[in-house]
Amino acid sequence: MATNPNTRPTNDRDVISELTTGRLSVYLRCLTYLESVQQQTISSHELAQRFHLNSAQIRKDLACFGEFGTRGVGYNVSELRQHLTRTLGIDRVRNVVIVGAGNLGMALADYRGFNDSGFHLVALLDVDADKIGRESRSGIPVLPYEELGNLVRKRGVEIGIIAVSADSAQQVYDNLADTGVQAILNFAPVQIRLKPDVKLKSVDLRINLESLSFYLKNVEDES
Amino acid sequence: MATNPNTRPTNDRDVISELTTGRLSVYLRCLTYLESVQQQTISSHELAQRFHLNSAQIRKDLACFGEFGTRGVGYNVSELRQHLTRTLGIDRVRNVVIVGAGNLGMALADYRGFNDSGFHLVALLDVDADKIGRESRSGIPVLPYEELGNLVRKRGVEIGIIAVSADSAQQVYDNLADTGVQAILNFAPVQIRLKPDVKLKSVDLRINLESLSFYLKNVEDES
DNA sequence: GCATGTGAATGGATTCACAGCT
DNA sequence: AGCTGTGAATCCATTCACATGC
Repeated sequence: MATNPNTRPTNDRDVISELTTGRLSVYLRCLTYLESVQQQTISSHELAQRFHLNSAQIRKDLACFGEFGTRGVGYNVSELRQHLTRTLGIDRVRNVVIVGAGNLGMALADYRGFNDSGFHLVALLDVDADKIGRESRSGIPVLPYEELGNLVRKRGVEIGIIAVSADSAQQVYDNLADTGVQAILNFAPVQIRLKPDVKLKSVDLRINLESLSFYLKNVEDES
Repeated sequence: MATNPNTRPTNDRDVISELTTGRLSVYLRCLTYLESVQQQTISSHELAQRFHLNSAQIRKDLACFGEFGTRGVGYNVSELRQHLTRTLGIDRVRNVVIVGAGNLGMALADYRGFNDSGFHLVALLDVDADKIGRESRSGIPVLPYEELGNLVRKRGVEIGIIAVSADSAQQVYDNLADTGVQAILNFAPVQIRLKPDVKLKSVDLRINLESLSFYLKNVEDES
């Protein structure tokens, strides 16, 4: 499911797991910090300690994209940061739209990480006439859902975020896909039927609470 | 990191991975739906199709906790639902508190899944005098952060949610842990230094966007 | 000497395939 | 006949350990 199953890794390094890219994001954030405090180099070992990871894993993760370290020294912080930025494709800005201007949509609209280096949030969309015309605290406008097609075409939206109820999520996914959005982040707790070449990532917030509950239950059961 | 490393699985079935429990949550939601439409039984195969999973995996997941199916028939929907509810420890209500009444905290406060069967959100806490005394759209009050200790003790709070900035997250984690909260969900993008026996789950929303960006970049690079 | 990059070894999770029950 | 429960096989991720280069 990670990549289109009938596209066999053509030029060989297509096969980078989401676990790896997730960690790359984490390293990147760390490198940005290190750069801000003027640290010049960092070793895989030092990085590993910060994240309770194994240093070999970090080296493997980084080695997927070429050799960046210097033996005996480590990695150059700004060089590596730049490289990861390019690798993750956030060396240029991608436009984002959020569908659903309810509580969650509004909160995400003002969430720093979603409107920051690499991403630009163009608008919220909603079908509810009461919401249209308002804006989020940080000034993202709420536009009519019918504008979706226009917006995507004219503003070059590349990423859609689904923040509507479970009922409407499939519909929104299909509409986003039809207008040409190829990457979608879904917060509705439903299984979406996928279209080819339209990447979906789903985030299920409730699962996290239930996982904590499971932990607590087991603690209790030990007494 | 998943479980405390120096607690070796004492009575043997401590070893259920988060991947498994995550799927249990998903099955549970599905079963709740099936019960609402009065479906009596379901087979692992049918469940598997709904989630694009392998049916053996579902059987394995369920078999961790005993034998619930009937060979030749499948699983009884309400029986299995009840069972999963108990397994996940949400057959009783757990009190929850959110620290940080910014955009994210407020949105989470009104998020259905967080104040629904199995969980009860007691309050939001914040240090900002302007926010104290307000309430979320659905009526969750914002109380002074100093109330944390009292609240946890008097109301029996079991789960804390960190929705503050990265700077303060460690502090909040420590305070929550000190007052006796044993399960914490963190939305701040920092590595938290853990205390023994205090479970932490972190959700990093930005990683998801970056992962989509990585996907898009690779699509581009193929042309 | 020190830290990277990487094949080999390990450890987990998923899938296969079938025995066993209804 | 149909579907569960599960050992065996496979697949993937992580870790070890060392050869390589600064």
